[in-house]
Amino acid sequence: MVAFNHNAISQGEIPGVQTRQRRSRLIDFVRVRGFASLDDLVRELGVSESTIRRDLDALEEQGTARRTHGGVLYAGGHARLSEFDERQPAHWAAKRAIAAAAAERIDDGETVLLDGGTTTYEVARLLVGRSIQVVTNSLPVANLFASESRADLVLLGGYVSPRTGVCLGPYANELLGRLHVTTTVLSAAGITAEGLYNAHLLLAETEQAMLRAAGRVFVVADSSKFGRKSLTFVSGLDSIDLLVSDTGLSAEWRQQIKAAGVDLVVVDPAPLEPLDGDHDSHRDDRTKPPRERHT
Amino acid sequence: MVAFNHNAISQGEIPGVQTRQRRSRLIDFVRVRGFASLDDLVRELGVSESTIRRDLDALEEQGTARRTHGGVLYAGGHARLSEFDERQPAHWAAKRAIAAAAAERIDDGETVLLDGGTTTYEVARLLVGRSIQVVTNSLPVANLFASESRADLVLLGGYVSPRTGVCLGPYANELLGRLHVTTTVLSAAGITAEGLYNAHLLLAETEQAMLRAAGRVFVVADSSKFGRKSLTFVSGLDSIDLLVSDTGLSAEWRQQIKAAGVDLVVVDPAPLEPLDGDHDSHRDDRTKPPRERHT
DNA sequence: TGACTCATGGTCGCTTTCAATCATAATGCG
DNA sequence: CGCATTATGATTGAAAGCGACCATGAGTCA
Repeated sequence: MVAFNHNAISQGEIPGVQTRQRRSRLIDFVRVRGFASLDDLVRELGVSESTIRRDLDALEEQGTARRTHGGVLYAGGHARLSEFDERQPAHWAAKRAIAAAAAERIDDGETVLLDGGTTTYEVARLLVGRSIQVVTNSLPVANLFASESRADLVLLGGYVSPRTGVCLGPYANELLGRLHVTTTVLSAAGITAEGLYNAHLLLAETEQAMLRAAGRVFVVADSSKFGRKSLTFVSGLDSIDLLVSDTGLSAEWRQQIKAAGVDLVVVDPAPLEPLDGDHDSHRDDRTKPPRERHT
Repeated sequence: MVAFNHNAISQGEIPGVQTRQRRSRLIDFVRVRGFASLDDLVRELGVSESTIRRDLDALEEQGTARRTHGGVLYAGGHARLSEFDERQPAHWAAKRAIAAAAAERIDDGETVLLDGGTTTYEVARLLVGRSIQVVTNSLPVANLFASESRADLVLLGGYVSPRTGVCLGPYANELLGRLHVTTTVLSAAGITAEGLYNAHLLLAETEQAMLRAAGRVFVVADSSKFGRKSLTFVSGLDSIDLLVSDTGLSAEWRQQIKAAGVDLVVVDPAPLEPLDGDHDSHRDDRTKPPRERHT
C-alpha cells in the first residue's frame, strides 16, 4: 500500500533501502545516458524534484555523479588519456584537416590498419560508420568502432602503454605478422630525409610490423614533425606511399618528399592567410532551415 | 532605409575564418573536459557570452556538441555498448554488491585476469586505483585501467565482438596460453550442477584458456543465472575456487555449490529487504488538495 | 502512546541562464 | 572609397534552476 521503510539503523548518514535503491537506479540511468536533466530523472524515477536534488547532492559527494546547472553527468570510470588532453588546440586544427584528407582516400570495403596517435585517431573518427574492416593497436581508436556493427574490428593485444593507450610488445608484432591489410595509416614523432622516427622503442617494432602487413602506407604528420628525429628509427621514406601534412611544410621539404617517390598531400588547416588564395573549398550542402522567430 | 535586421536569422551561412577557428578551439576544449559551462568557455576563449551561445547553437546543429542548461557536452565519438545499456537497473544492484565482495578478496600486487561482462566490469571499477596487474579481453574494462599508471594492463587481442566489446578468437587464446595470473574473475551466462555455460562459442574457448592460466578462479554470477544452461559448456564446477552470488540463491543451490567443493559467498544487494514489486507507492498523494500557501 | 527520525513533496524567494534584440566594430567587395 | 554583410558585445524580460524551509506520513524506540 503505502511506502514501507524498514530502516532500522539510525546512524545518521546511512540512507534507507528505498533511497539506496532509487539512487542506484538513478546512477544506472545516468550511466546509460551520459547526461540527464532534472526533469528526465523526475519522470524516470517517479519522485519529486526535491528528492532528486537530494539524491544528486548525495551522489556528488560520493563522487559517482557530477552535477551541472540543470542536470547530472556520469562521473564514474571515465578515464582519459593524458596524451589526448595536453595538446594545445592549435595543433588539433591541423590534425583534423590532415585526417580528413587521409580518410577520404580510403574506400569502403578496405581493411585499414590504424596506428595510435592523435592524428590517426581523428582519421578513425571520420571512418566511423563506413563499411570497412579496422585493425588497430590503439585503445581509443578501438573504442570508436567497438559498438559499430558496420565495421569489423580487430584489436592487437599486448601490454598497454598507460600514456598513449596503445598495445605494444612482441605479441602485437606476432599477430601483425599474420595479417594483411589494404591500407596502413601511420603516425610519426619525427620525419627526416632518412625516414620516420618514433619516441617509443617497442612501438617502433610494432610499426615496422605494420608496414610489412600493408598493401599501401599512409603517413599522417603535421608540419612540426619534419626535420625532427626521435628516439628510434622506424623506416625509410621509400616504404611510404602517401604522406599527408599541412601547409606549414616548407618548399624544401615538399621537394625532398616528392624526390623520395612519396605522394604528398598538403592541406590547409584553417585558411587564415590567403597563402594560396583558394579558401572556397567549403561545400555548403547544408541548406539552412528557416529559423522561426519568436515574437 | 529599411528596418530589416538580417543578423538574427542568417546564421546558417559559412562562418568566417576567426569564427571557425574559435569554434574549433571550443570543441577541443569540450572534448578534453567532457563538459564545460558557459562561463568556462567565456573565460577560456575570451569572448562574450553571446558569442559562445551562437557558437554552441551552430555546433549543436552540426552535431558535434550537445547543449544542456548551463553548458555543453561533447557529443562526438562516444560509443556505448548495447550490453551495458539494456540492463534493467534492478540487476545492477545485485551486480554491484557481488562485485564488491569479489573485489575485496583481491590483494594488492596480484595479477588479475578479468573476463568480459557487466559484473566483472563492476569488479574492475572497484579495482581502479589499486596496485595490481590486470589482464583482460574486455574493452570496457581495459578503458578503466588504460590511464591508470597505478596498474599494469595487458589486453588480449583478436576479433572484437561488437555487442559485448570483448576480444575473441584464436589469437586471444594463444596469448592466454603463455600467461599465468594469480586470480581469474570469470562471468557466466548460466550455471548448473554440471558447471558453467556461456552464450558465445568463441568466448567459451577463451574462458577455458583463462581457467588454465589462473592460480585461483572466482566466478561472479547473480542468482538468476543458476539453473540455466546456455549455448556452450565452459567448465565444471570443480575448476572454480570461489563463487560469489546474491541472496536470491536458493538453499538447494547453496548446498549443491558447497558440495562441489566451491567456496560460496552470498551477498545482500539491499541489506535489509529484497523489496521487489511496486516502488512508487506515493502516487496517490497527488490527489491531495492543494495546500495553503505560506508567506 | 508519544516523542523522535527519516524520507518525501510542496512552496518560497533568489540566482542563473536563455533567447531575442539592438548597436557597433570588423570584414569583404566592387 | 562607399556599401553590404558578418561578427561581436551589451541589454532586457522571461523562464528555469536552485537552496532553504516547512508540513506530512511512516516507522522506531522508550
